[in-house]
Amino acid sequence: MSKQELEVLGQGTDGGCCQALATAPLDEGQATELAKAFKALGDPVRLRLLSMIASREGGEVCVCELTPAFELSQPTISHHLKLLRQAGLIDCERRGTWVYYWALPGVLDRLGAFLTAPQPAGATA
Amino acid sequence: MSKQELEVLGQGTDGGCCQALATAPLDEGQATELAKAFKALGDPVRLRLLSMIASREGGEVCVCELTPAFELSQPTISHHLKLLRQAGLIDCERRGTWVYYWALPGVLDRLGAFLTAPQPAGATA
DNA sequence: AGGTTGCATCGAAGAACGTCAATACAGGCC
DNA sequence: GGCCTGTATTGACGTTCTTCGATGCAACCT
Repeated sequence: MSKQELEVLGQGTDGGCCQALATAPLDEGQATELAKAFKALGDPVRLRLLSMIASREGGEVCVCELTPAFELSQPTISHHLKLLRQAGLIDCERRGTWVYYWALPGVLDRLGAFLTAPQPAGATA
Repeated sequence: MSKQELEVLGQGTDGGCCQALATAPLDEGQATELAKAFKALGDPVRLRLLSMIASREGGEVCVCELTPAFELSQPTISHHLKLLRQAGLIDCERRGTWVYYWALPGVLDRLGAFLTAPQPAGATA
């Protein structure tokens, strides 16, 4: 039930995926990969799901706690969780009857660093 | 030609828009506003446009330099620039025949900080 | 004024997305 | 086994997004 993430942001060996946004123009491939990740964050339901999972003390949340927090059908929540998982933002495991999700901070940290990087000289405000 | 941004992330008085993603569950309103911003970043063309603008030394880029960098029609590029502007990520000004765009780092910085914030105790990797 | 260039807007077509009801699958319990 | 509960998948429908050609507007140039 794991291993569905797309290989985003060169998670491999080098520390950072690519140049920061404001450092150099992105090439098409980098932009496509990054856009997939940001698109996963571009929905309010997924953002709330992710924050519910990532802010959880124990690090894990049962789906049975997530679903009733929304006024949406159970398949819809399941669908959004799947997209978050495919974006490499969360992972899950089945334990008996229930499925537990947890956050994978790696991609999130890379995206954050990508956004907050240094501007060049003359960037106005 | 300005003043079309949506008021995202409480750009007003307090330093940070809201809790970090991994600090506490987002409420519906926060999630909706943040999702709009991330959605603006969720397209490879817009990401490339933004990086081309934000990484520019002088801080400004003429549209006439942006459009030929893509294999897309001129109206399509104009449309994406409009969306970036509505998201509060860039602004523009007409000077004579040409229109110049520049980056507004504020929203970008807030989004980055929102993503890279501290995890709670037991968050696994 | 008339023509030309640069950019924005309009309207339409196709693809992608979010949502649901129905169904399938997995595991526990009797 | 048979039933029940929790979660994922399927298939469909309406909406939103990306893209384009056509057109409109603004500014320069003779």
